[in-house]
Amino acid sequence: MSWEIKNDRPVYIQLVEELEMRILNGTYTSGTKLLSVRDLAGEAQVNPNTMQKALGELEKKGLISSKRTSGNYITDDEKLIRNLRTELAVCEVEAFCGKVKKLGISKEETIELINKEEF
Amino acid sequence: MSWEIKNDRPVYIQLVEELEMRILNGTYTSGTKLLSVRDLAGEAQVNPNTMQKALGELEKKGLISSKRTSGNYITDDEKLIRNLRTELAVCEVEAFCGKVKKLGISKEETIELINKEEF
DNA sequence: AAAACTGTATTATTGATTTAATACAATAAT
DNA sequence: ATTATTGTATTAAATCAATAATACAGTTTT
Repeated sequence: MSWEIKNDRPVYIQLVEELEMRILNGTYTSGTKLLSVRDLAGEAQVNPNTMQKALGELEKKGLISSKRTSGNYITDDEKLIRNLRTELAVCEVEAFCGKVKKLGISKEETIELINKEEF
Repeated sequence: MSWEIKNDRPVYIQLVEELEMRILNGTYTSGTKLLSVRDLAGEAQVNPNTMQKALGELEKKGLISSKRTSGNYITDDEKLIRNLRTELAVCEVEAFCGKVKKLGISKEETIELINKEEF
């Protein structure tokens, strides 16, 4: 599982995005235990403090909960996960449509371009 | 003409994006003279240096050229403008599709969501 | 000729981010 | 019991990006 952290934006933000994505798309299973902060940091090749900061953000969103001396666990609230997934998708769609619209590209042309992409 | 600069990302990057957008979508006419650095900075309510930095980026891309004591001019190379517009559109489409695909959303559902948007 | 306006260069400051080195307290594992 | 492993907190340092203030040298404009 690759992390591909670039340095064009804050590292901890990219970690939040990647972790959130993995939870929302099911790569990390609902209810299960995450790797330890230190191990995750090792995987992503970042400082443990940076990973800890990212995990703190996810806890704020309710996507993980930490048990003091046991580890971090993915939420078992699958409804929450589905809702956030949909919410994020809609958000992406709106941002994308706003951009292409501003570029002066029609809806038809946009859909045509998307149809050329492989999913 | 509003600028809507937020502080979630570097200001000069947002200026580059907005200026580029205005050139590519024809808001700023090919071949014409831009407002001065200071006037543009006043409009966008940013520091002149920040606007200058953004204009420097646009010059690197060939979208504007500066005449030392006269002003900045939009390129008259309309072909370049068209090409960059298409390039940017394709780039946005790829980035967008990459994200929704990673979220586990099908092409059909994606198009459905887009159809709900108003263009 | 003088004043105003160009883009540009220089320098300093501010602020956010990342990394680093530790430390601690609670639990799990041996 | 002892050891190792959790998440978490603290503090400091280093780095880098963004902004700001100012000055300069050349045109235009008046």
